[in-house]
Amino acid sequence: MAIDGRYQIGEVAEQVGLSLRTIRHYEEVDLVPPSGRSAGGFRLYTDADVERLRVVKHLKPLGFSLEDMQEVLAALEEVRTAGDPAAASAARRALERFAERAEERCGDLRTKLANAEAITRTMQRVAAGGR
Amino acid sequence: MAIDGRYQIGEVAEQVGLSLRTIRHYEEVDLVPPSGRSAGGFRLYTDADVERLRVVKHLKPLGFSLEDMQEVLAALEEVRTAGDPAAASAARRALERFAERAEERCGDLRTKLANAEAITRTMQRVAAGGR
DNA sequence: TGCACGCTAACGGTGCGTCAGAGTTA
DNA sequence: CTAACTCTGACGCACCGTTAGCGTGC
Repeated sequence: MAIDGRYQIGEVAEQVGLSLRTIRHYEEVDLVPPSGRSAGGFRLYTDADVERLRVVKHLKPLGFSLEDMQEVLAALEEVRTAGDPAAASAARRALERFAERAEERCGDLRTKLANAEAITRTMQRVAAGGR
Repeated sequence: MAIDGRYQIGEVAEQVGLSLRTIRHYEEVDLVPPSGRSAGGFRLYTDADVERLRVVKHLKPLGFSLEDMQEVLAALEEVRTAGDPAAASAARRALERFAERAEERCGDLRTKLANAEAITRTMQRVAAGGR
């Protein structure tokens, strides 16, 4: 259970569907560091951290590098904390450009899915004795 | 242009949409070796080879290892050349099992696509000043 | 106090990208 | 003859999986 709105890595892994190793790796490369540690050194994640992990998990199938993800998370953070309005608007533009790339890749992924489904059917047909 | 129904690696790469390096790598691991070489050592691919490359390319988004692909190509080959009927039917069963795994993964991929599309829309919304 | 849970190295592996330097082909 | 194409190493890299040995927390 979460105490104080902070989760240990195992609980986070289950919630989000990432392995412990992956979550730790995301800290190693400064992508999603836990916002805290317990006295004994256990990683502690907030709901916002978990949300960041979810963003990464959902963007990964689009083939973005972890470095690309950095930008996205940074831009989202900028927009959210919105101190300087100029910085916020720059972040929004960055986000918009990224979203365009994401849309393209969604298209690519749709194509790949269609191809994969087609070849799966072919395999079934051949397996069934088809020509 | 292809002479004699055999293509050089560059032409194959363009037709199939794989890099030269990838195609060479598939030979290194004995996944799709070219069925011939020119006098000077250039790889020469037949239409059947190109077809194998396409199979691999289309299955890749499902996350299968190149080793898994070996099985598929081998099974397809078995079914096609069909010498021994017992071997052919074993190959068909192998293909069927593989197709089941492929279907599962198509489902996973559909989920991932849906997630990716959702988060892309979220990014657009946030970029547009949404909350 | 036990037992699940977590921690930090550190090595391993897949699937290519990317030169470099030299040979081949049309 | 000369572009354009291809060849063989060989190193590098991203993204984790997987022990191994040891500390934490409820």
